[in-house]
Amino acid sequence: MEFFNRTGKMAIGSRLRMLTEKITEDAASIYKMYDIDMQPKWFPVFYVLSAGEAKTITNISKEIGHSHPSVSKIIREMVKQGLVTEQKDKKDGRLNMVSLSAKGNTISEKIKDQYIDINRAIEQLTTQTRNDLWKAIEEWEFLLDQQSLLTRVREQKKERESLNVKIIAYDPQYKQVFKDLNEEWISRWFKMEEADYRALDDPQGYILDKGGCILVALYNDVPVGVCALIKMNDPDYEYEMGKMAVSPLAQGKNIGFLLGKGIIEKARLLGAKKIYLESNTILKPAISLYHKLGFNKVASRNSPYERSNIQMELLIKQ
Amino acid sequence: MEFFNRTGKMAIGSRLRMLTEKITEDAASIYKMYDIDMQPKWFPVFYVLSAGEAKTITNISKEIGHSHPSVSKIIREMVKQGLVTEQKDKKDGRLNMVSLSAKGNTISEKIKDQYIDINRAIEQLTTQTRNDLWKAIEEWEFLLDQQSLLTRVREQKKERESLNVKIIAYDPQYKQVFKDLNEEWISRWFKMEEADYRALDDPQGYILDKGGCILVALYNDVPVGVCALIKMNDPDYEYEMGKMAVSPLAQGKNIGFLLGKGIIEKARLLGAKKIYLESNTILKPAISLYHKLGFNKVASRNSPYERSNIQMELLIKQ
DNA sequence: TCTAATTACGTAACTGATTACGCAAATATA
DNA sequence: TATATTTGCGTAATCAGTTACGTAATTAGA
Repeated sequence: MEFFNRTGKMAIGSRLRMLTEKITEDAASIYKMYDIDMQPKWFPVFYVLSAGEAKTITNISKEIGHSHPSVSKIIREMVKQGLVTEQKDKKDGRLNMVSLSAKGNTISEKIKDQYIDINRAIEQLTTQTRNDLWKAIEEWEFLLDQQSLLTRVREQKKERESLNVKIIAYDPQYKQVFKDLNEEWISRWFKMEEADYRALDDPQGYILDKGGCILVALYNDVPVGVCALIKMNDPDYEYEMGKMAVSPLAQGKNIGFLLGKGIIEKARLLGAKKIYLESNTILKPAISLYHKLGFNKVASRNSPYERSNIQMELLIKQ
Repeated sequence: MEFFNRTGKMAIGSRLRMLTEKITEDAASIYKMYDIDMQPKWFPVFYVLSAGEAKTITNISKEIGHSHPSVSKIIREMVKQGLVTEQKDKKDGRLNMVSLSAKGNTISEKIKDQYIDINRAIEQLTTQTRNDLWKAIEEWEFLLDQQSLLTRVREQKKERESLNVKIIAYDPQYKQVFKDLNEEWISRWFKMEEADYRALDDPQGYILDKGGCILVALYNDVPVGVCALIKMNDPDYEYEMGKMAVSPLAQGKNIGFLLGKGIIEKARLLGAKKIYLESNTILKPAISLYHKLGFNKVASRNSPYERSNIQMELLIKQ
């Protein structure tokens, strides 16, 4: 299909579907060639039953990876053809024990030649290819099991979008943004406190002049996130990270992470040995971001904020 | 899926279907993540339309390899979403010209980032595999296009079955078989002639004693085919191949070919330079078998048989 | 120039899978 | 021991494709 050369790999789903269709179509003719009265879709069920033991519907469906209604339907069709027999279990009235009938067993013997020939045909096909389709599928199954295509794409998205993010130093023009972004999330989850107003209404006096700093994240040159490094008045800690806020419209672009990294770097340049922060456990994405940045929970401390119920710190390697 | 390790490669259809399903399932979530109101199944249609030109239903269906009703349905859904517009062609009233709407074009721009991220995610996946799935599919498409899975399996079948075929020299116990097998096909297609009875009623006197020979094909030790090398009384030809017959029950097992090869080898050992044969053009499989054995048509000659309307010869390399 | 064949495409029915749901039997729990 | 939960599995609806078929418009041919 020339079409797929143009689309690129995002059409891999469509392309797979077409190949699948072509193969199953031939499968039907192959059964006919061997004079075996069976539909290709019965194969997985037939195969597990040809081991000999009777099995329940649920059992079969788990083994072959189909839904149970699908197996149920297939069994009904196979019963009609006389290939299998059903029998209610005596001990457990829910169980429908299915096994191959005499006719089914005959076919199971007869079909072995067909298995051999198909396997050989595919083996021969495989020797003519540079990439082994069977193994490739296996590898994809394994990798997608570890991490789905969805999360893989999400990571690419994040990475790409973080290229459009610029982290810059605070400038008075961002005073309003600094307040708005913070007020937005604080009042959404909690309520604004006295200490919030002090910092947000006078960042220059309350943060910068005391030797702290503020970073602003621009996405396509629009300010969408802020974060501050605040000088503390505490024998244990010199600096606190706080007032981190990212616009809900710009979520999922790694902006929080980039701001955090920026603040940590600032603290390192200022010679800080560790950074402190306070948060609340209901802010799960925030907590997990702090973890990702390297922060760890510390024993509870006094806080000027009512909403603070968790404290964390990060040790800085100079 | 552990199941597929047991079945072997004949379940490649099922396995492909499952992988396809897993991927397209994720595809739907991916569109949602990019906030694009589109179904994965629309993608191929959307893609060809995003080139800009208006296209007909048939045109699109050919390009993407779907049936036209499928495209027709998809277009209707996309019209409902406002992604495409339809317009009857002025010159040819049958044509339904479809093109992206303004909204469709906006999405086409917006979706480009998604394309990039998906491609990167798949590229990254590919670097983690030893067998490139995309290329493997491409190779299978190519090989199946040259020769379908069905014919590949048929060849394996033939090859396997020909191992169960033994070609042996004539023995008086096969006199009846020799006559019956020949009478069967002759009277099915034509009618028995005087010359037939002479040869079939007295193979010893008419064929063997004159210096010819007869071969019998056994399939699982049951005689299912015969063929004779008959000494001719002709200045041009020394030997004729004739009286080849294979039971309809044993067709497709390469038996005719094996008998032919055997007769040719006999002729070679007898020092023959060429072999002659007569047949009728309505027996197409027979004619093509003769071709496969190396026989070529020669100018028409007189024949004792009414049914003969084609003559062939094979030059033997000693 | 009239009729036959071809082409475009829509509708209907089918296919092989799924999810949603409900019922009955068995098992766990208070 | 009575009630709640879990399990097995059947039915119904849905989904993304197909094939079959019909109809209208165009093109080819006698």
